[in-house]
Amino acid sequence: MGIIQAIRGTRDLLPEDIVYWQKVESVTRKLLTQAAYQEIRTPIFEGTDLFERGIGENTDVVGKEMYTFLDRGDRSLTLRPEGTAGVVRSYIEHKLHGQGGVQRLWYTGPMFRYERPQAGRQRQFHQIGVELLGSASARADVEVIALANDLLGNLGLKNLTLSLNSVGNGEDRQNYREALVNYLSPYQQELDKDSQERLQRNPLRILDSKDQRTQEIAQNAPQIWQYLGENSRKHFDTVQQLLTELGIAYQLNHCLVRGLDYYSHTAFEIQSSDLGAQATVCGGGRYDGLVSQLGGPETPAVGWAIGMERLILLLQQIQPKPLPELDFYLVSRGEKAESQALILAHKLRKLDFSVELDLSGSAFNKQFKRADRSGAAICLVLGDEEAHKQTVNLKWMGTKEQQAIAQTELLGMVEQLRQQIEAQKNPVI
RNA sequence: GCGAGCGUGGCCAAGUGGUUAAGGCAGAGGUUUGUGGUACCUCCAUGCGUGGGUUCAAGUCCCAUCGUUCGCCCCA
Repeated sequence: MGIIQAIRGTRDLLPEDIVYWQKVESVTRKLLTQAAYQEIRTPIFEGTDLFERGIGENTDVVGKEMYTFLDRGDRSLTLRPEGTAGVVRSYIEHKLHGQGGVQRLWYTGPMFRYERPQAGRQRQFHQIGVELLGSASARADVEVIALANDLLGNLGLKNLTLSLNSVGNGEDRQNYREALVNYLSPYQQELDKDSQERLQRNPLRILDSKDQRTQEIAQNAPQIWQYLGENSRKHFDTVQQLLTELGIAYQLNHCLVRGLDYYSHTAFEIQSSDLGAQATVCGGGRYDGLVSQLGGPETPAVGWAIGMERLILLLQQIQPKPLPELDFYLVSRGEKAESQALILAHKLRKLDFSVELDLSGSAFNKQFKRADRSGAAICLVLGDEEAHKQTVNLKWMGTKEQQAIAQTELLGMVEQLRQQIEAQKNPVI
């Protein structure tokens, strides 16, 4: 088409969509505030090296999915592909670690990855994320997992599965990596093409290949749990034990490997069976090395990110679109009546009512039709007659009862009307 | 980056090479200068994503391009 349109992989959130976003945002804000998390907002672009160093140069995200460009000062900048790196940069830069103890932070906002759009995947997408910095305790891992679980639960989502794994510390992973390569090498020719390439660069990723033959081979591969050191083992056990005590169901999955290099110990994902191929709603884990790697003090940390678009796809499946709530719909016809209606609408809004004014000037029956569709509790009618007598016709849309009252009187019976409207919204059974 | 499907008015759609492109919803006007979830009438695409091509003839076939959908890869 000749018209200008939104860039591929980006989307406008229209009024009919936005009710879901506002719902998610308000539930999130409430839950995380209750858990003593504070919101943080960082820029949506950063220096490219932050992501290269933070996420890892060998990851797909950095290797082929970043929106990177030179600004007018020849600096290489990148639209953030995820939230953690920026939060950690900010944490270090503003010395939030200096404030002692742990920092509990959350964020929400757009992220950017250059990928082929697909169900549940866009080039600009939005995440809600949580970062708990400064605690190495397994309780921190579990606190954070429980929050994700509660957030999804509070929104009424069903059919979710929490998968859990430990990828150990750097040393554990190094030992395991060698063992895995030793095991896989004899099968090299049988692996799928992608996995063959990964054998040297990133062998752990081979474990969650979707290729059937590769999966069969991976079935009998050594498991990372056998290579966890004592501390790693203990941490992992404690996480499981605490999850059980909290009554949070999980599935152990030794093949769960996350795509960003900074994860250590706990890695987890929450998936939904009600999405397409992109089924992961929430992903996260522990990243004890990241803060120091980016130039801060040794700081253990855990966090997760939830994909808003995927969350909302699920929410739309279970929640019918909420109707906008409206107290008054004003119908008017004739010059004098129309201006009186405008003034009346203004006054009612000042009294804290929600009011829609019909501006069409069309026939009364058309205006009533719109009043009906607006979902308003009350329709106020002003024609020549009312305008003349300074009255207004008050009609309850539910019962069709109506009465003529003086405009001044209407404004005086505010409390009574408010109660009646409330009673209608929540009928006593 | 790779593979497959799809693209008709604001929305949903029929149409499978032959004359003026069904229908529904929404919208506008009217029957009814003033009373709504009902009825009836009228109006609402010189054009079928865009650009080429084949043909006497193209929304219908071919090519390209853009967008979209579903996968792969990867992730939220």
